[in-house]
Amino acid sequence: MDGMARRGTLCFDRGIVQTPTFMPVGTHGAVRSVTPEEVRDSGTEMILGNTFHLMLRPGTNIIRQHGGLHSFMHWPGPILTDSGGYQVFSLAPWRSVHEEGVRFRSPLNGDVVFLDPEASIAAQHDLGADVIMAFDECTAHPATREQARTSMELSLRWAERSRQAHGDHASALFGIGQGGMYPDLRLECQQRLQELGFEGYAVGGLSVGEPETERNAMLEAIVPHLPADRPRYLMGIGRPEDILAAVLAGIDMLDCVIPTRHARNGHLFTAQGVLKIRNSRYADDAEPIELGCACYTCRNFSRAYLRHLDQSREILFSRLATLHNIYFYQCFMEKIRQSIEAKSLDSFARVWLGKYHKDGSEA
RNA sequence: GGAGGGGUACCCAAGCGGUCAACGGGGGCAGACUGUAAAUCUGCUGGCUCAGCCUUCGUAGGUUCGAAUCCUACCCCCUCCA
Repeated sequence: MDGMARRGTLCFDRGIVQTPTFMPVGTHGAVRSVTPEEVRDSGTEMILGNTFHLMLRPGTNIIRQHGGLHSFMHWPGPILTDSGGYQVFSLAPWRSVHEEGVRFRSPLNGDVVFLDPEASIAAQHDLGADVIMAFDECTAHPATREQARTSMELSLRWAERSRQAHGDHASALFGIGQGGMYPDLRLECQQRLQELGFEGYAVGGLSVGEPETERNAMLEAIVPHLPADRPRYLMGIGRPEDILAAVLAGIDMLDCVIPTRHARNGHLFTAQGVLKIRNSRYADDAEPIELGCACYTCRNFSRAYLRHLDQSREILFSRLATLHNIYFYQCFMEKIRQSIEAKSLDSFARVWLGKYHKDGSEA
């Protein structure tokens, strides 16, 4: 029994994506520190870009003039762009939410930037992404039932406006479900999004501070009720163990900054857990990050050298660490896909988690 | 030889009679990070039988209820003049 896990493919003009898929995040039109070829070599098939940040700089009009985001950043594969809804959450101190849309103070120069569903969709059309997201409000945690409801209703109205603004544009538009930690709100939100009709459905507003067990319980409760014939995208998640739980709940697509950000912050993923390369125990360690890993970093460099690079603040560290982490993630996804095909994801998960959590973060 | 400046914890560097085990950096150590304002942020960083005690501010004495802070001698370092 593999829970609700699904094995599938997403077909785009720019390529086919095997699901469940993990999309590294390239907020500013770049997966930090690595080249598109390197991203591709890690096994990545699809990446994420960010509408809000690309609007501020360089401006989506400029990207459109350069033939769209794919050509601008030299990534030929499928791209999904986030609508800016997450920035409503992450840039909360610099924004005010209104029925019309959200008024931001640009973190770059203090300029007032107004983002609403129409502007977000237009910007995403400019970017030319293969999958674009409805503009939503990522509900903060904790939220009272009333707050969650109000926020969800607003996101639903914005979802409808996004749908309208999108028209019959060639790209795929995904709706985003909210509802805080209230399963009935979540289910209602999903239902109403389906009535609006989207090419795919995302679960948003998770991994914003709620306990892991609650999050996973929520996924198990709501994901099975998403349309079976449409991709299901869990936004912003996560750690490997979170991904496993999500896939078991029936998720097809995920994205997260963790592999790239954690790489730059010295957290390297291995089958035995997270290896914190900054820890002094690795100062003299001649082994690669993970024995048997086929990534460029592990084939050529020792933990001691990587630790030295990090301590010396060498830019090379970011690159090598990122290369390893995204490779680790994509290998992990491949194993998940193979396990689903073999109908053995459940046992794979058990064995894998046993090793991963064996003795803390020791690797 | 003469004149002046300075020696503070791993390093740099504040402090200039009590509120100083000693500001602030750096370094070191540990932790965090989930639709990226993040190559970022947070904590710790003399010792211990730890809500207290012990030993620290070049060295040795001294003044004082009390000193890293004042006095004396000595040892080093730097600058300028011969």
